[in-house]
Amino acid sequence: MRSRGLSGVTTRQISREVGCSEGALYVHFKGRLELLLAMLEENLPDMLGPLQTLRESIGRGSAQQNLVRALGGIFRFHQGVVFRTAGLFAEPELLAAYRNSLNRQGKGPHLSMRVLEEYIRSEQRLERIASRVDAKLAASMMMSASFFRAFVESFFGKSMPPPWSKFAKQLVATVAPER
Amino acid sequence: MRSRGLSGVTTRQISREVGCSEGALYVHFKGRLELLLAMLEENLPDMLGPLQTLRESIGRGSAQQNLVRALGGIFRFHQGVVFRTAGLFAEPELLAAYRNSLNRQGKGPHLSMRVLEEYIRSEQRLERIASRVDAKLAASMMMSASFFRAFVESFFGKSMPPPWSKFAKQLVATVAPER
Amino acid sequence: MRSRGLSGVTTRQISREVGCSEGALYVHFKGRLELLLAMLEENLPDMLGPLQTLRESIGRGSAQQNLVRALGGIFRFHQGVVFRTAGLFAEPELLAAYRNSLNRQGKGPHLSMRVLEEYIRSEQRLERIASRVDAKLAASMMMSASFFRAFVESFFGKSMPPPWSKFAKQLVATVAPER
Amino acid sequence: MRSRGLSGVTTRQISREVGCSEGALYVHFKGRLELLLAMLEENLPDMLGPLQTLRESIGRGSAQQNLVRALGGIFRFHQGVVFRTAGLFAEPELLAAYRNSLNRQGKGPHLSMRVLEEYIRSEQRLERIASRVDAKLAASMMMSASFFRAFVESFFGKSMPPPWSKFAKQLVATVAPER
DNA sequence: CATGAATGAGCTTTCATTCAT
DNA sequence: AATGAATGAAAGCTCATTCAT
Repeated sequence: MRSRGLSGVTTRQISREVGCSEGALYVHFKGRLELLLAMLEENLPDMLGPLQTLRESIGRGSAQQNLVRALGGIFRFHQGVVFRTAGLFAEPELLAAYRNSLNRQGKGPHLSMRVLEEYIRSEQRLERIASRVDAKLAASMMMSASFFRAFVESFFGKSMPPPWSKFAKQLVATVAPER
Repeated sequence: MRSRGLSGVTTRQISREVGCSEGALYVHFKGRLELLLAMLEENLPDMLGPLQTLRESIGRGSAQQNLVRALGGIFRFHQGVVFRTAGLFAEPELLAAYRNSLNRQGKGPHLSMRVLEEYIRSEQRLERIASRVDAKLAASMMMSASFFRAFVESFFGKSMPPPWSKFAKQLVATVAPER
Repeated sequence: MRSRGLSGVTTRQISREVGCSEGALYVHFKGRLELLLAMLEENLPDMLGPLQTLRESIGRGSAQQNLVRALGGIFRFHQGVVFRTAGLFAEPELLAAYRNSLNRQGKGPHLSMRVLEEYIRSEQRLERIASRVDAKLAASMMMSASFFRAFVESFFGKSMPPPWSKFAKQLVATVAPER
Repeated sequence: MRSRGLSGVTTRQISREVGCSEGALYVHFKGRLELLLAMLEENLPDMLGPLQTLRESIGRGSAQQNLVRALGGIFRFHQGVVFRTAGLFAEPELLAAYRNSLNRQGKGPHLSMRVLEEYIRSEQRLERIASRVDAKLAASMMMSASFFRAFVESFFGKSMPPPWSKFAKQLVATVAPER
């Protein structure tokens, strides 16, 4: 998908890459749609890892550094997710099927956002993040900023200034300052 | 594109919808790629309108309300742009061609972000927006939040809570507060 | 090819005539070019038969009659070869591909000419063909005369005077006389 | 025709090369067939020149040299004629039309052959060419040899050994020797 | 479970030709 | 006389899918 685009992901290509016959695909999947759906659901890059780490670091180290680190994981996830999801707009049926699948599993960006939000709230309780901050909004902004960057960079094929590390720090400093 | 997806935008479909023969398309365009490129370049929904209005409202009314109003325009633009751009990831050649076209015209998200940034800076000079705010970052966050919302809503086919009007106000209040 | 000409040999026509779908052709051949190449290489009418017979008749019967008989086979071959090769000038890419294929196999008119030449030389050693004759040139003239006749007759759709049997005898009597 | 082959000679190509619109072609010609027919009839490279020269050189210089010189002209003509005629086998309708046109005009290889034949007969009367030679056959062999060479060289894209000048002399020395 | 030949619909594109201007 | 937009048919080719083996 990354090199040829979703339209280039034909049953022929898949069978060639996998090293089996085209017919064999239909032994395991009802058709291209089901096959792609399986591909999309498998190999989801791990967003949970960084979030779990974040959850466990409540009260430890610097809250801001913890958020920056988590944001790094989220960004890497978003970089992968752009390729996986954006192309789906080219095939509405597949998009609808994947959407249903996500809905059925209750997956979506709100999960990660809730983790971020709860972390911020926890640190606010420990007075390590300014209490005036709206935790929900802060979480949303972190997700948004990361995704937007990932999308634009994938789209234009080059990275946006300022460099990510600087950007992430500024972002956290703004949306979740120390006090 | 919106109903059938980019993959459904075939020369046959276009000719059928336009009401001409397939051959006629090739009188005016070199091929499918050039035709789609022209489609993408034409009808760019107006982001400039809201931004121009914003530019002209420096010092007038409430700075926050001005930003919320501008954000509305940007969001509507983003809703359109998601359909126009996301599907391109399915066809790398078309994506590359469109990217080149945008680069050649110097277009990109940085333009709008700069307008937002300059507006914020201007209002900061007038002491209508808190001076501690990093104008560039604030602009970036507004764009990001709008685009992310547009993308997620298009992807899941339903709007995210909280409702846009509330969300926009909160966002502006956070990234560009009065003082 | 004979009835519709090379330009009429489309993948559709082939599939219709063969009685299979168009797609089926592409299971076995990479494309029209490869398919036509295979058609050209297969079914090469047998020039080797008559030449082998000639080789084996050294010293037997009348040398002139042997040559006339061989010429008959060569002429029949040339009648087929004109249809197979002349049309290729209409499609340079196919011509080039076929030419490469022939070169790779070392095929060409020189092979047959060499067989003729060696036969003549052998008979000269047996003093059954006049020794003053240049064997190479004689062979070349027999081939040329046969091909020219085949081409002109195919082109004009009618046979040239004098009738072949008479012409062949005259030809042999001139280029490879008894003494 | 020489570079793209007859199949590449489309109405579009012609109009582009001529510098007029496609429609303009149909003002002057009924269709592609008539247009190509006109192209084929015009620009016939001059075989008449060398033959006229030959006719006028009866009894002058060396008969053999005269024939070699004429053969040079014929060969050049044949080199052009191969490209013009061979490709026609790809389009039987066009071939038929051209054949009819030639028949109506009484054109064909027999004309040139008759000129050669008469020259040889004349020189035989002057005892400058051996009287045992069959003039008709000699003429036929000269034409055949030239055409075959032109065809094979065009087909394989490289010249045959021996070099033309040597070949022509040998040929004439064999079919029309001095005595 | 796996193959690979086969299919028919559909793809992008080019063709010769027409015709209002 | 000339244009160039328009056309319908047909070109070569690829697609997802089926099915006998």
